[in-house]
Amino acid sequence: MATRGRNLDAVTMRELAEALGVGTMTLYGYFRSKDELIDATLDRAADEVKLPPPEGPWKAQLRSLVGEVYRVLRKYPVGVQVRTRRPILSTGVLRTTNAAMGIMVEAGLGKREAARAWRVLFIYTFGFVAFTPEPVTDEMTRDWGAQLASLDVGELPWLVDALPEAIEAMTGSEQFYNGLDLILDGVERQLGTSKKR
Amino acid sequence: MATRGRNLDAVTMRELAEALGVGTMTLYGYFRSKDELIDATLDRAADEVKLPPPEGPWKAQLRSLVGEVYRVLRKYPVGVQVRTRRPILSTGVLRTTNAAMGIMVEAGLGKREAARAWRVLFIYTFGFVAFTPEPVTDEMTRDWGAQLASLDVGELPWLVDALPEAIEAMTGSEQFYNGLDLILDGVERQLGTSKKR
DNA sequence: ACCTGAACACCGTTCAAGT
DNA sequence: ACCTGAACACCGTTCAAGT
Repeated sequence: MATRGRNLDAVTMRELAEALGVGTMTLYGYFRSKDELIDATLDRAADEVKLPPPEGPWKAQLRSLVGEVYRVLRKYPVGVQVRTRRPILSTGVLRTTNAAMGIMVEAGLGKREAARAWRVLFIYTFGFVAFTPEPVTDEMTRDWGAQLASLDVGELPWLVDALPEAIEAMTGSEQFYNGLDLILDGVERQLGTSKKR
Repeated sequence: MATRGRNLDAVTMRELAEALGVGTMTLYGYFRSKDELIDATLDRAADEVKLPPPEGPWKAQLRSLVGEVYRVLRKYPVGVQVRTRRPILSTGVLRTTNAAMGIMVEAGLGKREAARAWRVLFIYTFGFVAFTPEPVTDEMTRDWGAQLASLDVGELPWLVDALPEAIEAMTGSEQFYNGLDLILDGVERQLGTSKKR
C-alpha cells in the first residue's frame, strides 16, 4: 500500500485511542462510529473560519472568505476526503455557504447564479487541497523526476517547452490565490450578464 | 464504515481475482502492487480522451478537451482518488496536459499563465467528479433531508432563501459545463491582460 | 514458468464481560 | 455508568510451496 498520507486512514481508532491513553473501545462510548468522530472534528474546524465583515467590495469579501476556508481546510485536510464521500451538512459548515450566498446576492447576482458560482469556488478550494501534495518530500521529487525521465516526450512538445512553468503551477501551494482570482473574474462576468440592481 | 462507493477500496484484489476466476496472488504475477495495477488501468483510460482538432476558436477547443477529460473520468472515477495521493505521470495522461497547453499558448497566453489556467481547469474537473455524488440514491436523499431538517436554520437566512438553487447547484452532475464556462471566462480575461500577439 | 493457499500485520466494529 | 480485551470480518501483501 502507498503511504497513508492525509487520507482518512491516516487516523485509526487504535492509534487515536493509544494517543489518548485509553482502550480502543472507549472511543465508541463517545462516538457511535469513526465517521461520527470525524464529523465532530470537522464541525469544530468549521468554527475557525472567520467570516468577513459585510463591508467593502463584494470581490474582496468573497476572496477573504474563500481564503479562510482554504486556510482552515489545510489545517484539517481530512475534511477533503470526508467530503468526497458525502456532503457535510452541519450548521458550522453551512455557515460558510450562507455567508458566500449573502455576499454574492447582495452584489447583485441571481440566486441561481450565486449558487452555481459558489459550487465552482467550493470545488476549487477543496480540489486544490485534494490535489496539491503538501509537503512535497525529497522522495516524491525523486520519484516524479524518474517517471518524467522515462517518458517519450516527443509527443509532448508544448509541455516540454513549458516544463518549469507547469511544475511550478502544479506543486506550489502558495498559488491558491492565482486560481482564485481567475475564478473571481469569471464570477464578475456573470454579474455583468445577470445584473439585478 | 461508510459505503465504499467510488473509493479506491471499492476495488479489492480478492474480489478482482475472483471475478477473473484466478487466485488472489495470481494478480501479483502481473502487477507488483495494487497501485501498479490501477496505474495501468488509468493509462488505458487516458487513451479514451479524444483531443480536439486544432481549428476554430481556442475557447471551443479547450471546452471540448476539458469536456472529454470529464467524460472519461466519470467512467473511471478511481482516477480521482489515485490523483489525490500522487500525480499520474504517464504519457497517456500528460497528452491531455500537452494539448491544453498548446491550445492556450497558441491563443496568445504566456506559458506561465497557461500553466496556471490549466491547473484551475484540472482541479475543477477532478474536483467536480470527486465532490459530486453520482448516482444519488434514495437513501442519500433521505439522510441529507433528515440532517437538514435537524439544523438551526435561523443563522442561515441566505442559504434558506436559496435552498432549491443551492441543492440544484450542488447535486446536478449535468451542471459541469456551467462552471466550466465561468472558468473559461476567467481564462479569457487573462488573455486580455497578457496578450502576446 | 506460472500459479496459489496459508499466514502476517493491519483495519473498524460487535460482543460479552469486567469495574 | 463507564470502560475494555477478545473476536469477527475484512484489507494488501509476503512467503513458501505446489504444478
